[in-house]
Amino acid sequence: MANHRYDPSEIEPRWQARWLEERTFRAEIDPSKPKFYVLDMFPYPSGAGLHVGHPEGYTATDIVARYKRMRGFNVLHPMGWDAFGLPTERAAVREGRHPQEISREYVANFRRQIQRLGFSYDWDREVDTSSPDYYRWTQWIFLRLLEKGLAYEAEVPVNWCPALGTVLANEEVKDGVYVETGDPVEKKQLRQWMLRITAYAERLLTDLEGLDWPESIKEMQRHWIGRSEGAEVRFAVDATGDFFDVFTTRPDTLFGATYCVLAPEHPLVERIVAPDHREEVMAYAAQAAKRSDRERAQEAKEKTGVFTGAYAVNPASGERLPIWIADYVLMGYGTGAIMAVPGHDERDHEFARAMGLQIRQVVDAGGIDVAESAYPGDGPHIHSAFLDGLDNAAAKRAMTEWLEERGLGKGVVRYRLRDWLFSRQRYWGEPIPVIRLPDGTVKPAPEDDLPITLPALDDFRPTAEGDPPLARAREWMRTRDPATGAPALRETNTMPQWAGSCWYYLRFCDARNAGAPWSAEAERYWMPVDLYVGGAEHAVLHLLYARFWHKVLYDCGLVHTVEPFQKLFNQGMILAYSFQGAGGRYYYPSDVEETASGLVSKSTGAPLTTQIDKMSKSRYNVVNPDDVVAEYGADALRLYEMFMGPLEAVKPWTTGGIEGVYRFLQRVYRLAVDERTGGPNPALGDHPVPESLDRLLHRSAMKVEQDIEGMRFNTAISQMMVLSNELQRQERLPRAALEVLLRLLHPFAPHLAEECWSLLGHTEGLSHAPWPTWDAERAREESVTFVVQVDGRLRGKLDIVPDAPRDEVLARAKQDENVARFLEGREVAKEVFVPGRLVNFILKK
RNA sequence: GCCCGGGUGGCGAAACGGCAGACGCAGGGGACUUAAAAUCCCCCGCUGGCACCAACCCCAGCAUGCGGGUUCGAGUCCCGCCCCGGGCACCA
Repeated sequence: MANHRYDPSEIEPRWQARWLEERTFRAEIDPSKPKFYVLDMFPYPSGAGLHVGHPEGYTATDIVARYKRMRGFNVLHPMGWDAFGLPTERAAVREGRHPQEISREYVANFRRQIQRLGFSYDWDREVDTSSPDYYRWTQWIFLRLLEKGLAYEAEVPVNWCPALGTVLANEEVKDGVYVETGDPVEKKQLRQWMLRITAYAERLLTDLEGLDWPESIKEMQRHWIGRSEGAEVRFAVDATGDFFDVFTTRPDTLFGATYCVLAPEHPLVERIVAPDHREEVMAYAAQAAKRSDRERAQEAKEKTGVFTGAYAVNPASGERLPIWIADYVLMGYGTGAIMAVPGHDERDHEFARAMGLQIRQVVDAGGIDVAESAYPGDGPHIHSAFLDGLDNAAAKRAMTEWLEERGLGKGVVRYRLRDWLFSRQRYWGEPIPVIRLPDGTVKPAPEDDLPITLPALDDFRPTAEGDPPLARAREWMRTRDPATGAPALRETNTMPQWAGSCWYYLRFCDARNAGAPWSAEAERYWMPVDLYVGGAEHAVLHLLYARFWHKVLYDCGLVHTVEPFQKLFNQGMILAYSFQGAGGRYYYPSDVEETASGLVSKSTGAPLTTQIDKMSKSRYNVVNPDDVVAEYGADALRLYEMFMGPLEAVKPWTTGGIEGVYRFLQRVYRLAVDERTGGPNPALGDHPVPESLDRLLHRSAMKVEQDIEGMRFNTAISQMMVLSNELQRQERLPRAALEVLLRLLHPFAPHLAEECWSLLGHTEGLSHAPWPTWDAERAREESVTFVVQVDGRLRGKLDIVPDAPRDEVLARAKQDENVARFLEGREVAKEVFVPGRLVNFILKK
């Protein structure tokens, strides 16, 4: 009988087609309206397609975008593809096809999946980082970096990944393996393009202050930048005339230094090593050089090192200190040499104990024996000549000053951040736009030549000589120096995947501009991004690189804000239950049944255990958005993803959960439509809105609005559920009341809301309909329940108007039978009254 | 080891320092139906008291990882632990 039931598979494609056709979400510069730029971290289209994690963030931004439009904002809400990258190239090699062809397929599939979810993107601004129209400008920005001296070539120790045949950035390597694939990474000296991100370290650090970002992400960036203040101190090598600088954050403990350590790779090692120690020292250095970072990290527990036989002179005390080499000192940080103060540094302490070196106390540790454990804390200095009695901070200042006066050292600031290794030996990336002359000079490619497009190749592997794949394109490589006409060669390295995403948010401002990356007008109007939503996995990589480029562009006068992303929000990952039998074998959730004795497999009857896991193919627990849309529709998927819990929380997907929101959507549909006839709900009419319902409407509008502003979508939805439950109870349903609900619901479930809205006779869509207004006064409950406590324990309740005066409430509270029982025969010492909330009688003991 | 998050019903979760568990899932009972599905209504933290028994009502006690503290009052604030998740990890 109910043959006109809510059918998302019919409703949703219809509205999506209409939005696309009418370009409902097209954004144009309009100085008369306030702008709002809400951005998703654009996806890297892969062969696996969308998973339910993608729409989580996209739904959140879509809700904000649609809400802001209804509030009269001119909203920029774009989507694009981060399409250059290793996985596509690897798929190309595997399948023997061109990466571009594969990329197009992946993009088409992603676009299709995303469009099925009804997001209000302005598709006229779609970008693809692998398209020449786009990467032309990525190359153009690289030339700006080159101009400013921020891009340079250097022979550097790099992270070389043999499995991939390319180098990787520091940020892409952890524990000696590539973070994406787990392939091991080796140290290798190679000539590479570098970006001088360290020149911006201080600004990248201090400008975090003004950003509305999660504190944890800011903290991770601060840590990655790793600013530390200290001093460089010059140590002479006894009797050889050589000297070396050490970096220390504790110049105040200079009198406590009992030995020095050089990194095994330190250039001085070879010169100062004593003849009778040479063999041992060189063997250790060779051994250290051979070991990968991975091994070094794994063996970090035990300290190793050897004595060089040489001595340094402590510039403060004149004391002779033995010089050791040890791999706990890294060539890549500071000066590659340290003064060791085992009394007040844990690592030095450990080393000193292992090697039987002297430990000296120079800071009063309040009874702690530094022979037992290092004391890195604060305290009055001792055995330290002119520093005696000073605390750490004062002693640091005094020592630094003392060193500077004598030319023995100086105060310096160091960063952990290293320059960004920017070249990759890959095909599927932006060619670095430079040319090489036969004499070895390197020049920028002429701007007129941009884009330097990728040559057609059919083999994307490195050459037999180990050159990058672009070296296979002999013809393509050959070019001329524009100044002299002399022959020159193109650079064969390409940019890393991060390049395109460093500025895509700017391109979105003016995506079809053929003469410039963006116009000043568009940038000035749309920037900065007001809300940026994505996963926390980009905390230091993308977000640090993009901030760096943005600051460079700012210095070039090309953007008007110092930071690109004003507010950042990280959505939590969506996990899923997985099911395992004895022996660890995974079972499909559809094969699982709950019985009295526990979970079992329907097909084999094997007992199963369950746990919450990351979604992965091998665990059989991946939820595909296409399947969900097919069964429940996009609106239900959107709503469920938001209803699961706080956006920032990690939360498990449950199949049962989506049923609930689906029922809610059906209920809303039935408020508008009579399922038996397909006509309007007969209860619906231009009825007056009863007082109590009016209050609920105001309360709901207030709650939903505040929750959207605060990104608390789960509680916004529960309020709409409360409202719809109440509307359903109305025998005479006022059309005005339903329309409030539909407008509140529109950002969350746009297809259903539009459908009902149009069934109510509206010809204008909801996308630009005004957001419901509310009045805090009318949102208040007409009566509230006062809680009556005696000695802090609940003894009764009282329904009175919220603003009831103290005396009246207290008097009525005392009349309550149960309250009276507890007050009987006792003396009240104190009466607590919280207006609109509670009274509490405190009895005399 | 260090730095962030987080521990609340059977489950996902709510809760300006003020009725712990809104909203939803699962479960139980009922209505409608020839029946089922769908829909609608009611119940749903634990323990105990009260009535012949049971249920309801009413009442009390215990409950927000553990132990202390502040407060008239603590899931919420403070101190010390335990467990889970994420990040960093010889950075001088």
